[in-house]
Amino acid sequence: MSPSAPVARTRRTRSAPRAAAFRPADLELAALARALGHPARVAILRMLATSGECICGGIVDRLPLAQPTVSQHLKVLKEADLIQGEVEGPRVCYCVKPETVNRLRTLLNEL
Amino acid sequence: MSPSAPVARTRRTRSAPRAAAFRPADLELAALARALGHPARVAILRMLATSGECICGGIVDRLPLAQPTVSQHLKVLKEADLIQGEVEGPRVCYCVKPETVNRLRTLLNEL
DNA sequence: ATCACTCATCGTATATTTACGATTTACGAT
DNA sequence: ATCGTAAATCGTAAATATACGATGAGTGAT
Repeated sequence: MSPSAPVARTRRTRSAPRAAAFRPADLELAALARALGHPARVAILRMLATSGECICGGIVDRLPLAQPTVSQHLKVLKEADLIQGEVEGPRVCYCVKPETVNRLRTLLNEL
Repeated sequence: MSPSAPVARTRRTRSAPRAAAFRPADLELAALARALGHPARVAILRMLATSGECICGGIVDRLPLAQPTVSQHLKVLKEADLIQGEVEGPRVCYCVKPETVNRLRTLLNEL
């Protein structure tokens, strides 16, 4: 055998694994679960749920993470629709979106 | 300003972010959520929960993924204690661990 | 012992996630 | 306009996750 055969291994790209065939409910649950899949994001959600409606950048002070990192986690939660934020003067106020959290609970119960 | 200042950026290693201070419940919920954070793993859990107690490698046939990939996902679920597998002759039988799923539900409800 | 089969593991390529300094953007106050 | 504060974004380093071919380990049958 030629030892230098290029072989041309065709490797599937990650975003198109084989057929992309997953149930919508599975995709939805996985996306929500993944958004919860980091202790900082769970901590943020708990903070927001506990301390009433919405807290602002005080979140940063209560997490062992730098401000950009927290901002990034907030973005993940926002993109999963688990929280929402509104500008309030110079600050931004975040609050949980209970309907999405409940949606997650429902999907988990239906599992 | 000197344009070639080396600056010597000290970057924190990923496994010791700043203080590693997260609530145990947050860590536990995040770990379980992360294990559910992939549609294939949700699909596997649903399969096991739906089709009675335990199915074996038929899982591979019902997923759009190669066998080693499925095996890897099974390992993730096993390590999260969400499923368990026992050897049955030449095959391996997996089943859901309902107590862990319920634990996840509880943690989510307490959020 | 050999074969066929099932499943786990290894090696590795690629993609994504996580973290943070530096910078930018936006706002209110002066 | 400038300043100070709050938060997002940029750029990037490092870690982790995902996928799969190749290989190994285990079993039952021949």
